[in-house]
Amino acid sequence: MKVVLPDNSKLELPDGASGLDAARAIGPKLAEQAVLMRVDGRVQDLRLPLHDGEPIQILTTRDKSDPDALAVLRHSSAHLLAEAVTQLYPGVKLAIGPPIENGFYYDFDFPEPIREEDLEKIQAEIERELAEGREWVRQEISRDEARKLFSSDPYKLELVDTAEGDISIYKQGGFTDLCRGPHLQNSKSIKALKLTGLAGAYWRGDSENPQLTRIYGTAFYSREDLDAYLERLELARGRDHRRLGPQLDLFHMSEYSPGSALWTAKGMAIYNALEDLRRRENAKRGYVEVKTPLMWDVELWKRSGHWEKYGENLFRIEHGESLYGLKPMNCPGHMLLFNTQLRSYRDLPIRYAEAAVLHRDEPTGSLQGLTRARQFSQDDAHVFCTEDQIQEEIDAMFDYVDYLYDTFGVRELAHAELATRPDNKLGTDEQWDHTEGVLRRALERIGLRHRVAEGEGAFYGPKIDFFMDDALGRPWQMGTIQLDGQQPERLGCTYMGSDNREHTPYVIHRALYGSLERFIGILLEHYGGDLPFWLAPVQVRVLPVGEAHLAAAQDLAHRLGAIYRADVAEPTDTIGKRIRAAELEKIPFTVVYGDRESDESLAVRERGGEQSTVSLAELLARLEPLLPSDV
RNA sequence: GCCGGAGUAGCUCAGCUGGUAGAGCACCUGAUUUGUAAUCAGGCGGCCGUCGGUUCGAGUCCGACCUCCGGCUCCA
Repeated sequence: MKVVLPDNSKLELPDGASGLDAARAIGPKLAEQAVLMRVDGRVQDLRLPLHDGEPIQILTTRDKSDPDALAVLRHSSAHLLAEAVTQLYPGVKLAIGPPIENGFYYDFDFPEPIREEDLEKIQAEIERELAEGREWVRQEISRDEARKLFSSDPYKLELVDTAEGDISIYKQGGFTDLCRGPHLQNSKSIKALKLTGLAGAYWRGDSENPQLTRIYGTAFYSREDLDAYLERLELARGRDHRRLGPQLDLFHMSEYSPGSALWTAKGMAIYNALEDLRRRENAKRGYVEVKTPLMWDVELWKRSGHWEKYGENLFRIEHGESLYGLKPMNCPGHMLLFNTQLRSYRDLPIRYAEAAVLHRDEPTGSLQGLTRARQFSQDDAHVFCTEDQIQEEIDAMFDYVDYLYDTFGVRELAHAELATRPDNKLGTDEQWDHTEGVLRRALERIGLRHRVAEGEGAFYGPKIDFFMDDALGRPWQMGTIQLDGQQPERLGCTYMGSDNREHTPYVIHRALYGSLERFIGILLEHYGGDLPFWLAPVQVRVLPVGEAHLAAAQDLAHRLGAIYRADVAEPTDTIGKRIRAAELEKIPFTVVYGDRESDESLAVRERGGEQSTVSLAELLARLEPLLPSDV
């Protein structure tokens, strides 16, 4: 048989030859360094047989940044971890140990709980294995043999019983694991392996199941790569909005109100910049601003359907005989407002916007600064419309998203998820083809990365969720666009159609920033605190060189202050110290004002250190385009 | 909520095996009057997260709770 190499040349091999055989046929060095192969683009263990005509690519230890090559290295590392743990903790039960984004983990059921300090011992045992060297041997066995082999491992047994296809095992040293592979040939390629943490994790990700102990680690083809990774992590920690917020005095947290930020005047400058933009753009795009109560009798939540599904997350307030809940969302309020008049099809669409304070009683363990808060506001809106108007409304929302992502410079952080028709869908396939098509085309039109979550839409309509990654690459749900045919019905929303009959309107729920708090958190991490000029809490700081220049500096700041957020740092410290302070506060522009300065000649310093001498008019001309464009 | 880790001055952190708390920055005062990332000197500042226990004695040991951090679950 013949296989096709990446340069399109053909390699003659005996029938049944494996990837390793192919590598040997090409050269002994390649065979030695080979870690994995791709057959027709799909990863495959080197030990598995090839077939005539298959295009193959052999990955080696030199492909040290290839995600697949790293995954196989880390998968094998997970097996070394499992071997070490079974050595050190007899009686431990093994669950699963896959490679993940930046490393690997293995889930164990320990007879006695282990602690973080135990990791050192385990790490040492792994080092010993690495020094000794390990080879992986693959073997295919029958289901019955597998059951026998793993008879004392309940989790493995469950995996055997639910596995699809043939059962394979991998052996290394004295350790055997049920595993689909692929794996390295041997442990020589693992040049750096580090256990990074310990956590609880539920078996099969279900909180009804027993909790296992998960050990996290990472591994690389070189020591330098590990060091670089750890350094990147450290840098990311410096961008953490929970660190930057208090450091830059934007917001603070108090244990007296977990999950709710205390915003300072500087933080509010950012918050209000978002609010101002939201109001201006909403007005331009035909939204009307409304305001509905924060607190509602729980009867409303029962009627809207939220009580049953999300009642646990509702903050409750007893009031005499009745029970109130702080609103976790604006929808029912907007629907009640809609119902206050008899609506005609001529009134539609009606676009209600409200960025009210919302409360959700999130579990303590899940709170995370501004990104996962108990109190927050969404740039929420509900568009009441007819079926015919859906497409146009959604298109307009996507234009809006497009504008926001450009304005905030976060386009490359964003990606979307389109949730499509579930099994219990309402309506015909043609209708779903239509609505899903509307959303998909809109996504493509604005060129947003997206994936499709098949079957995860609500039964009454598809939805789009917008995500952004934080400094550590963790994705957060930001905005959402959801078509709702259920709540308007439950809350009795109707309008008179041209046919003189009552109809239930569609409601499109939409938040584009998502939570303002979360959005600001992500912005801070994205910019590492160096916010764009128009968002910076202090945009220009004037530094009088000495006492004699204070009045002139104040006058300048006052004039700049008519348009921008400007202040003066009084000469109580040396100029050097005040410049340093301005840099640490990440102020975009500082103007040093002394004997040499006048309106005709200002000493302007940009964040980072670049200096120039310009007139006031030139400075203003330079700042003006830094404000968001008014499309 | 669950597993693991942590909580000392406004901030960043030190405080060995139990003997009664320390530095730098910030802040205040004084001197200095300053030209692009820290002038010098002095001073103020601690319910050592909270409650309980062990002990002659607890920041240190034990327990519970609160909060934070890394995960898991959840996230309308």
